[in-house]
Amino acid sequence: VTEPHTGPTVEAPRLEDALAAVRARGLRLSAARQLVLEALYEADAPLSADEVAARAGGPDGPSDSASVYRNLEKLEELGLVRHFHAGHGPGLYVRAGDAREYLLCDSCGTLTAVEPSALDEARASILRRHGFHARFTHMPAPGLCADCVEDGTA
Amino acid sequence: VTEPHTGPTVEAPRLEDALAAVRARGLRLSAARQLVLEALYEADAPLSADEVAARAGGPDGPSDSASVYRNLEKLEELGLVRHFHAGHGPGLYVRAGDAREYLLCDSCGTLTAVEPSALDEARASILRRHGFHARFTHMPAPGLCADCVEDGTA
DNA sequence: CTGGTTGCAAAACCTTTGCAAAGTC
DNA sequence: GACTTTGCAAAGGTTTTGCAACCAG
Repeated sequence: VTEPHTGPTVEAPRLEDALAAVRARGLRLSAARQLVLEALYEADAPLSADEVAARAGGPDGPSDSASVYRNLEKLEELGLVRHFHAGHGPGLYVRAGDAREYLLCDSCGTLTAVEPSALDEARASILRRHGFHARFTHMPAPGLCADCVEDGTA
Repeated sequence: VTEPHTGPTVEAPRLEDALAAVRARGLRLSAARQLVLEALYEADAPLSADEVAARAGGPDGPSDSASVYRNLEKLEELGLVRHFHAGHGPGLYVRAGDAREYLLCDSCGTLTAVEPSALDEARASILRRHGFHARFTHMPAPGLCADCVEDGTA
């Protein structure tokens, strides 16, 4: 099994909404937890747990990675965060509000975010032929980007 | 980067062809190496390194995993073996001659092999819209299988 | 013989868990 | 004050690496 214990996504377009959602569930809003959320809301790309730890490690002292993992897990349960896997590397985390799906180049490692609708046609084709509901949210669509194909890099 | 140091695939429909290919490259055909190849040629599904080690561990004594990994790597360089990643778990290895691509259910973990042509339509759609050449050989197409969708398991 | 290969042990990498101290409500 | 959360340390699973002994050609 590949899927984590995830609840439904919570609407939280802005950081404050997310903070409110944490409180609403009766959870404590610790500095460490808030910093993790901030890191993800400020990031413009998916972040590994290590990267989150680096950014969350602020004046209040750097959060250690165990706490970061625990927070990411809890926030994922709350539906504020989600993660996915890109090959060998560490898991990557984004705020749940970002519903984009990903294309991962096997050759250069570039991760490209695309709107879900942009893959609907491919999804429909796979569904028709295999009854399989493809989604590239918890794992990217792998392949080769245009650049690597041109370069003959791969 | 997600892709390993891989050469072009070598034609080796049968085990003996693979053994010959190893010799042809001037590499030594040790018992351990031959057993790794046998395991993959006899397997009817992708095998983790551990599973290969288990099956390769025969009368000549069980190969230790370090050697198995080194052999898998070398055989992959030769184009006789390839591997892919399915979420959290360990890497999975198959003989390179098996060109099938995979669908991985995020919910129940079922891995389904399909003929490459069966995904050509989806591939074409993604290529058209993003110039991205999707292939599900080094990483499966993730999603939900029909059963899990019906059951509402996910 | 010569150098590719093995086995063992140790390390690396990412992630999880135990536990007492500290923080939040 | 009750209960969550933290930080540190240690452990877990997969894969890699160092190195002396070994084996194939």
